[in-house]
Amino acid sequence: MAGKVPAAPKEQATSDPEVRIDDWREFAPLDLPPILVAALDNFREHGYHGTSVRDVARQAEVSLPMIYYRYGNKQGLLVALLEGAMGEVLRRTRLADAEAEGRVLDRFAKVVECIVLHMTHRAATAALDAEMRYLEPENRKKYAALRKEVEQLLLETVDEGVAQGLFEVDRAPDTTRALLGMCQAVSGWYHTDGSLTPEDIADRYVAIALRTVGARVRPAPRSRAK
Amino acid sequence: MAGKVPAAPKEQATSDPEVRIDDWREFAPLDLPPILVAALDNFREHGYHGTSVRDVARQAEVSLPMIYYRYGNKQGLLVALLEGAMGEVLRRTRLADAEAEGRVLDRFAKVVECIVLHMTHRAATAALDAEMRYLEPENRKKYAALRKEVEQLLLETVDEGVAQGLFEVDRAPDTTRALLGMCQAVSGWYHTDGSLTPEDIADRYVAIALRTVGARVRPAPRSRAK
DNA sequence: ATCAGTCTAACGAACGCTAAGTAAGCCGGA
DNA sequence: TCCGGCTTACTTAGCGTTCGTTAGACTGAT
Repeated sequence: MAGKVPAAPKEQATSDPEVRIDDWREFAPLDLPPILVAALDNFREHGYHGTSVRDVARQAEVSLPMIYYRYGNKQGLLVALLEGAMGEVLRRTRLADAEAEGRVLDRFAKVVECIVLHMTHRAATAALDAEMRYLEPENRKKYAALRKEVEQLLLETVDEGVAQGLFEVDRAPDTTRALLGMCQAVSGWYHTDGSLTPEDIADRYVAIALRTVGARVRPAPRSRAK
Repeated sequence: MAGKVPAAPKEQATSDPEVRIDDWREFAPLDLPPILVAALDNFREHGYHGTSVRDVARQAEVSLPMIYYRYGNKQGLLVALLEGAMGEVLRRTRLADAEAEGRVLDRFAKVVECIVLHMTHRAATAALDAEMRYLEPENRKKYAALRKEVEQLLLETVDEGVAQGLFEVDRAPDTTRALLGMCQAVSGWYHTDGSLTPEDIADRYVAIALRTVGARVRPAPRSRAK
């Protein structure tokens, strides 16, 4: 039932094997092959099931079988987009976390900032997260695992903060989920031509998140000059 | 393009003209006609575009044209479910708000509690909110207006709280949106057989929300005995 | 005689996917 | 230097199925 890619040609599931990230705050324009750009546009506007492979082919200006040649089947398009995006945010989040060098308040603030930056700079792919439920079980499991890693990372910082008496939180797992929920929602309403930059929004959400965990002190001001 | 219901027979868009609500904390089992139950199940599991009218007919054990007779077209099913649900939560939220008789902290706490209770007791319909984007422009506008009313109500209480020096919030509209985002997310993970009751979850989220708006004092304990 | 409620049957269009073929490049051996 | 075979990239044409929707006939109560 699941389509199998006969030869798995040049371009893999993810847009590139892996895009190098030097600075987790720096977002180069998303560089996706035309087919995935078209798929992203269509999935975002009409959803997975509302999009036909023919629509994607037409917009990408390739023949219909070309898509099957490269991605195996329709599901392959979604997998490529979803895993690409979640992989990127996970790598970024780890960098952000590491940068804080163990200072808990900083860790928390940077991880939240990083996540919100992703939800804005990468709003298109981030919004696709809702289409996760259309992944076939196997693909979904892999995606959910990536996602869980991000959640786990945030939860750790909350737990640490509570343990050190810096945060005041009733139930860390619930609070963490609530935080992720509110961050995720950003990708739904953010659009580029608004007056707020991603950095503005990230700042505000860090402040909101700090309150949510009952942080008693603010973290050291960011060294971002820009 | 928009289907029109030729005669608009017995059962209207909403499950019933309006279900009477006495206590906003009391949730009778959702009483939907079989067709809408089937539509709800399918929309929830496969999404709007992933659901065929035939699937709905089969599960509801009615003939295919029966659905067109009662709801005009596929879109009519979504409209009925969405407007029914949002109408209910709006009416409940107003009751909750009124019950606080102007005490700001109480207003805020009760409105949040009410919204979270909706996200759990009515998780199935609440989760359908994401399918809003598949509404045709006209239907969408109507739905968005209802939704906005709920947001407005919450925003008012936040504004009031800030004005009275009870809350500490950077930007009330952003914070309100963040709060709604985190409440909405509940409908995604809540399921009935979990260990937490809707009331438990609502309590926790009220606590989280109070922190998020930097409330200095807790509201008077609820008079709910149960 | 009317009419709301319900059915069977089917319309045309679109769907996901694939078989089969082709043109162009690469490669090691003669 | 050329050749035969293999691989990669991409096409045309169409398979079988399902889609949303409707025409039109029937039925039982008023």
